[in-house]
Amino acid sequence: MTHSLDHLYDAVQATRPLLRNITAAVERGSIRKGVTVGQRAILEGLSLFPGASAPDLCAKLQLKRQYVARILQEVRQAELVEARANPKRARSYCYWLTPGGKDVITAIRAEEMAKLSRFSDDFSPEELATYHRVQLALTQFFADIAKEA
Amino acid sequence: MTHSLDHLYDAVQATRPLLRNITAAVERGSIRKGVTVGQRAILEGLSLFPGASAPDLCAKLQLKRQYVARILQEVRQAELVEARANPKRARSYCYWLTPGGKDVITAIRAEEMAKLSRFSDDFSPEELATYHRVQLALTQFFADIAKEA
DNA sequence: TCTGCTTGTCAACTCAGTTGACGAATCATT
DNA sequence: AATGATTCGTCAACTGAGTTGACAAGCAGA
Repeated sequence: MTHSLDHLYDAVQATRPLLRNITAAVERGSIRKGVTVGQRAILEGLSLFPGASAPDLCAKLQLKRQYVARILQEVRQAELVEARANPKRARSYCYWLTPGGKDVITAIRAEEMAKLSRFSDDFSPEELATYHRVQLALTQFFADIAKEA
Repeated sequence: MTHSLDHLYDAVQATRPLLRNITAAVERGSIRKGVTVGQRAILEGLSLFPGASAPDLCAKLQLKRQYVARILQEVRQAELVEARANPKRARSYCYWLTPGGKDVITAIRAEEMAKLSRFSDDFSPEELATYHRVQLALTQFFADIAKEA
């Protein structure tokens, strides 16, 4: 019996090609409306945590502060996000989606949901829930491993 | 009720951070013995399909031929892979792992398996099988979407 | 006040993967 | 056999995600 470990190994191995395909599909579908992957992550983050600071976003998105800062510059310039002064700290900011930013992230989500719903029909809610659970657990697991070493 | 579509969306969203964590974990663990991600994919491919040609590998790994060619140069130079003339086509080659190459990919797999087995204990074989199934189906799904558009 | 952590900013860099171009070889036609 | 399209190998430039280093300014605790 091989097996479950082999299944897991195989599935993990598939992560990189999967991401490549997701990215390609997303770009082809013109889903991203002039929005890069990083920008999209920030928009999603700010829609979940309105008024977050840059360090907040770093923590949520698990990205380096310098990278987050750079993207924040971009989305501010594109007027998808606006910065307000952070009352708790001088020279620091809180970030909010502009109405335009909200529109963009909403549209992106809607298009993607539509595509995914075509897929989800082929699986039971239990299967999808399991997939979700394992995926998040794996993410956590590898995050911990990376730190410990 | 949270719908299974939300679970799926969330899980798919997690793919990119997951891959970042996997990559970081793999690198930290010194798993890769001087082997890049691309090289590792080629080694794995050749261990599964010994004697494959460059175009074969492109198809299996879903990567562009120029990229595959570049990596093949690298692993040949590192003497992890050797090229033999392709009987079916002049100026073309079939590729085989050298004993050294086999050692490397075997060691990599073993180390990774060991790490993953720590994770897999927390899940039932059924859960892992489901994860595997959905992961592969998603990969296929997005590959198709990318082509169709 | 000194010390150490946090934040914003500028810059250089790595790494995966793609794209373009070109010549030689192969294959399919006629 | 001649021709035209496709395949393969190779060189090269490029994009995009994400990291790393460095520095100056603010903050918090001793």
